Amino acid sequence: MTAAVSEEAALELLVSLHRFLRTLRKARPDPRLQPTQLVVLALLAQYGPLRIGVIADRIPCSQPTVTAAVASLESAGLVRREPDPADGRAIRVVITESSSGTMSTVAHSQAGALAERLGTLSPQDAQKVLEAGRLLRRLTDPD
Amino acid sequence: MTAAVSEEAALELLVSLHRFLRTLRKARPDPRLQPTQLVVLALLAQYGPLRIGVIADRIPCSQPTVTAAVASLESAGLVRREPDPADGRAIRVVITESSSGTMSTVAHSQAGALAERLGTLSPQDAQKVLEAGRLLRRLTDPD
DNA sequence: GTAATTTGTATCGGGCACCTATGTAATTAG
DNA sequence: CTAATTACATAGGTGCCCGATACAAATTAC
Repeated sequence: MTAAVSEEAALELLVSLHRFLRTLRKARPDPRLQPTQLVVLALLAQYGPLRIGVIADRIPCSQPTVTAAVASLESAGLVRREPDPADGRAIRVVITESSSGTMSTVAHSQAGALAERLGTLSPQDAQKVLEAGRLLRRLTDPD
Repeated sequence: MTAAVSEEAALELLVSLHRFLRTLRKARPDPRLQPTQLVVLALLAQYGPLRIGVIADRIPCSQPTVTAAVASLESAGLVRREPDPADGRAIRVVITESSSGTMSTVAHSQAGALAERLGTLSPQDAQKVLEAGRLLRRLTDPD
């Protein structure tokens, strides 16, 4: 729990992450799935039906942002909004059959751009990057 | 050079990166330094004076985005715009003494939030994440 | 049982950061 | 010298996200 990481090193990582995500965005200029929508789908695929507020806490983002993202996903047929039987105020967001399982085609298009780039690394290096992603998820979402 | 990375694994990484950057942004709600500005400073610190167009290619982003970012950085006193002696159309963006060397205090604030989080990992895991960042940079900017 | 508070979501308005398209000035090609 | 190109600035527009507020349902107080 000590300061094992210098600010200089952290700054380099931060810049690398920003630049890398921009590179991906440029590679797929028409994603038709904004970042929030992508993360919402991923959370639903992982945890099953979730309520709006829970999704917002986990992403993390504001509740209105989730409401808007779910509305878009719903009109795209990727999720369904069900009343929560236990609480009349709440909404259960459920991933639909067309997007569950293999996740949506759109999400895979973005992931494909990433997979292509990782494929240019050696298999060992690619695994290192994926492992680092899992470590970052632990920092974001300590289940 | 073959497809050593599955789309599922790439999708997990993509979602992790998005969520992690959001977590950082939430931890430092008033950065006073937008992502583009941060990357511009980092590039100048690494490569020395650069022209607007070169910065845009490297980030990557559009040229007007760099022009705006440099204008903000200039009014904050973090960079200087010098005419290019070799080309009257061009601008050389130079990092100022106050931000060069230790990079700007603002950038360090964001990096600090990241360093804190990485510090909760084991030193070995933190090193893995930093190494992965270097690998990603190779993919973004193959010097 | 009624009133007051709390909780979950929707809506409204706004802002920031980025883009494309275009304009202007300097350079290069012929 | 003229035309085409290049480097940057500016204008206009859009996407994506947030805070504040409104509303409905549930919970708590009495």
